[in-house]
Amino acid sequence: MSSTRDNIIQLAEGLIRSRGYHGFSYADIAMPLGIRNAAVHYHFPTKEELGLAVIERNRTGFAQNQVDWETMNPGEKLAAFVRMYESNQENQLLCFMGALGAGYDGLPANMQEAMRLASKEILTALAHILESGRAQGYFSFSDSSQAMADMIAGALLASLILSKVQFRNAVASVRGSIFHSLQFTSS
Amino acid sequence: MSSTRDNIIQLAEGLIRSRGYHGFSYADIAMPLGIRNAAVHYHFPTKEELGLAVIERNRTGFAQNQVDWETMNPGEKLAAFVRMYESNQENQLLCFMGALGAGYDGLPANMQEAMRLASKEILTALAHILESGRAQGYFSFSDSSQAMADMIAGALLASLILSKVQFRNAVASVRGSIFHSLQFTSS
DNA sequence: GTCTATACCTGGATAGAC
DNA sequence: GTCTATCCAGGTATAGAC
Repeated sequence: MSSTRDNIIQLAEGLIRSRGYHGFSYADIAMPLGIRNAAVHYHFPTKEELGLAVIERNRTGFAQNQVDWETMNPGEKLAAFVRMYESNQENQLLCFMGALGAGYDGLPANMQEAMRLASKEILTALAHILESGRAQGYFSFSDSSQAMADMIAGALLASLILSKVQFRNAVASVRGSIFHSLQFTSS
Repeated sequence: MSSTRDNIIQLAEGLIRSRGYHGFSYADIAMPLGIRNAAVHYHFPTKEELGLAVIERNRTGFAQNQVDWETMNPGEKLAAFVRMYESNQENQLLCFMGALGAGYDGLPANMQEAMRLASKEILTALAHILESGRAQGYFSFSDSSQAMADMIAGALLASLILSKVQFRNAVASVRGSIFHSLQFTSS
C-alpha cells in the first residue's frame, strides 16, 4: 500500500550510503519521487525518524538474510556474507554501518543507539559463522572468533570505501586475503 | 607565525574525523578559538579549501612518519603503522580516510581527487612494508602485498569506526588478527 | 588579522487547504 | 496523502571598518 513510504526509505538509504546522514536533504528525496518536501515530512516528521527507519530496514534485511542462509554450511554462509559486500560494490554503495558509523558523533542519540545494536547483531552473527565453521573444519584460525569477525567485517566495510575513493574493486582484493587467512577455499 | 591558521586546520580535522565533512560548521571552529566566523573565512575563504588543507595536513604528516621510520625494519614499521591507529582509538577519532571516504560522493571534486591521491600513498607504503617484510622473512602470506595491504589498512580503518559505535577497543582486537594472519609476532 | 554587520541560501519543519 | 505557502534556524560567504 503506502509504497511512497517505502520509496522514501529506500531513497534515503541510498543517499546515506553514498553521502552520509548530513550529506542529503529532504529535497533530494522529494524531487525524484515527484512529490514535495512537505509530503516527505508527512511520512517522517523529522530527519532522525527517517534515519532510524533506514537503520531498521537494514536490520530486518540482514535478519531475513540469516533466515535464507539457514540451510547453508558455514563455508557457504561466509561466502554469502561476502557476497553482500560484493553486491554493494557493484552498486557503488557503502554498507550502512560504514556510512553512518563514520559520522557517529554527529548522529542523533537515538540513531547512535540503534547503530550500536545493529552492528552488534552483524558482528555476532559473523562470529558464530566463523566459530561453527572452525568447529566443523571449514576454516582454520587461531584467534578468537570475535577478533576474526572484527577483522573480516571491518576489511569488507572499508573495501567499499576504498572502491569508491580509488575507482577499483577493492572488495575482490580483500575477499582473497580473507579467505586465505581462514585457509578457506570457496568451491 | 600564523598559528591561528594551524589551529583552525587542527580543529577542523578533529571535527571531520568525528562527525564528517558535512557534520560541522564554521561556528564550531570559531567559538573554541574565541574568534568570529569571518576570521575563519579570512584564512579559508571556502569550506572546500579548509577540507583540502586537512587532507594535505594528513598527507604531509604521514610522509613525515615514513621519514621517521626509515631506520626501522619491516616488522617495526608495521608495528608503527598499527600504532597510528591505536593512538587514534585512544583519542576516539577515525582516520581521515575513513571519515572523508565514507561520504565520498558528497565531497567537492577537488577533495575527492585529493583523497584518491592520499589513500594511494598510504596503501602503497603499507604494501611496500609488507612486501619487503616478506622478502626479509618477517612476515609470511601468500596473497599479493596489495591485497594484504587492502585488508590490513581496511580492517584498521574500520576498527576505529567499530570502537566508537560499540564502545570498545576494536583496534586491539583487529591488531591480533592481523599479526596472526601475517604469522608475525611483535617483540 | 580580526572585527561587526549583513546578505544570501539551504534545510528542516509546520499550518492549513484540498 | 499531497499540496502551497511560509517560518525559522543555521550555515556559507562577503563588505568594509578597525
